[in-house]
Amino acid sequence: MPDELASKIVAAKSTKRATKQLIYEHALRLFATRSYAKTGLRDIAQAVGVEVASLYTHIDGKNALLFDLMDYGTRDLLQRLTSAIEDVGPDPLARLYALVREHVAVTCRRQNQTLVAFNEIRELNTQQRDKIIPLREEIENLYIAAVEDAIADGRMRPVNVRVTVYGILAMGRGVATWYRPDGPLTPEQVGSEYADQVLRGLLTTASLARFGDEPIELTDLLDTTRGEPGHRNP
Amino acid sequence: MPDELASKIVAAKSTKRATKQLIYEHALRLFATRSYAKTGLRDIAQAVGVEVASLYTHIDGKNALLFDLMDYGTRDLLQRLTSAIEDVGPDPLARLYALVREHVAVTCRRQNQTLVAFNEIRELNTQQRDKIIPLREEIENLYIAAVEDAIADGRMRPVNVRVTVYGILAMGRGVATWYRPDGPLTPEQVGSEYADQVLRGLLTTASLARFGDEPIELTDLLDTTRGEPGHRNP
DNA sequence: ATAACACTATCATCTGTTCGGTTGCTTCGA
DNA sequence: TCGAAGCAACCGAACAGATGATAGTGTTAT
Repeated sequence: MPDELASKIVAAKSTKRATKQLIYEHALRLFATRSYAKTGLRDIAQAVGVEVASLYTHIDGKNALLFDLMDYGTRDLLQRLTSAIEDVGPDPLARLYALVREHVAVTCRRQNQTLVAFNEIRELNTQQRDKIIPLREEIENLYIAAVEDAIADGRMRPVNVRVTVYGILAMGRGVATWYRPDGPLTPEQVGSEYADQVLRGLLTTASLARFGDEPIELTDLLDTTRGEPGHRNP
Repeated sequence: MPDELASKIVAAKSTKRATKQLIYEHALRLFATRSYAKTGLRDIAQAVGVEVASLYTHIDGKNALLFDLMDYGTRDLLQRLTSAIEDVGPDPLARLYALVREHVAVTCRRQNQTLVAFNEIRELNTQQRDKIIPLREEIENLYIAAVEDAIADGRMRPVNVRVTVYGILAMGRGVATWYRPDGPLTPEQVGSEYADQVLRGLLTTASLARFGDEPIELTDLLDTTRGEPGHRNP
């Protein structure tokens, strides 16, 4: 039976890395769907196809596993958002739009990551939390900076920045609870819809005028030389 | 010692009701702060000042306790929102404004209620969930109806209604995670701020024009005879 | 041979829940 | 008015089940 042999060799060759990977993947999925508390190490072991004790070859315990997932997820999001605003340049409106769109899109694509990262914070101990919170604050600050700059240059109304940003973040986060990848909407469509509404909610009427009632798109904001509405079809 | 006697009588007379009340109050607080899973019946018993076994005189078990809290919280919110839209009449814009403001304000005032109702859903079994979900859908439908009506009469842009409403709901829900009653903002202020931004995000530019850059207030929407901005001080 | 991996068996601990018994207030008949 | 019965609240003790974690022992690949 060469097949069996082959699979054994393959399984053996990639055992370590593959198993560790599998543990993280299944743990993330189970934590996201059933919650951390209701997911036992036995559930994870069974999903991976291994005995409970074997998990400890790859992880330092259930709690450390959760922390790793949350740490990775938060860093991943932060990095994606950072590079998103770098791509669109310094304009605060474009930055805010890009932030919201990318944030929502990532939330759609990495649903479980988002769900775990934001639902299971209370399961971490103080030291673990102290490592995650600064990352979250960095994300917050990206939004705060964008909104503050846009207010400073007069294109956004002088809203309460923190309250506003918390609202935006909660909205983005909430996407993870209802988005279905097999549904009619792509991550980018959802992201653009929210970005459009967020900007409209904050812009001054004067700055809003040029956009009309058609959805604001990122290209409208990148075109800094001239802002003229209403020629969206080729 | 008449005081002692009096307090004994009072304590005895109100024992049952008071203890049950205390159980619900402390359970709600603990579930909200530490989560349902990490809160043991022993924690609740200790907080109430009673032994664990005594809890079962008043409740049918930990799970039933959670369900009661969630059921009450969700019904309470639904009822408040329903009467809020009744107060402002049939206009969909006024209704949406009132919904958001009241929803956020209630979320601030009943923080723990909101946190438990939306964080611990996964701890319910299927039959319990099936009793809560219709209540949530009723709440959703209040928003959906308001947005759809406003779109139908041309005052709101034709957005994706469900996506929009889910965003609003998530935003409102998120308030429970950061609002501090001892902070500088009243529940109504936060509610008004969000309601203002939500409406601006959805209105057509034509409908938005009359409001200018000053925050939209509910009175602006109730005054149906004439809409004139900018006379807000007496 | 060695190191990495996985298994069996077992542990202490914590969980929600139950049972039997005690207390003390209330009710009611004599 | 008095005392016995009834009752609801409470408690100590214990239990069965599940949990995360460990020790020791193969087993495999390099």
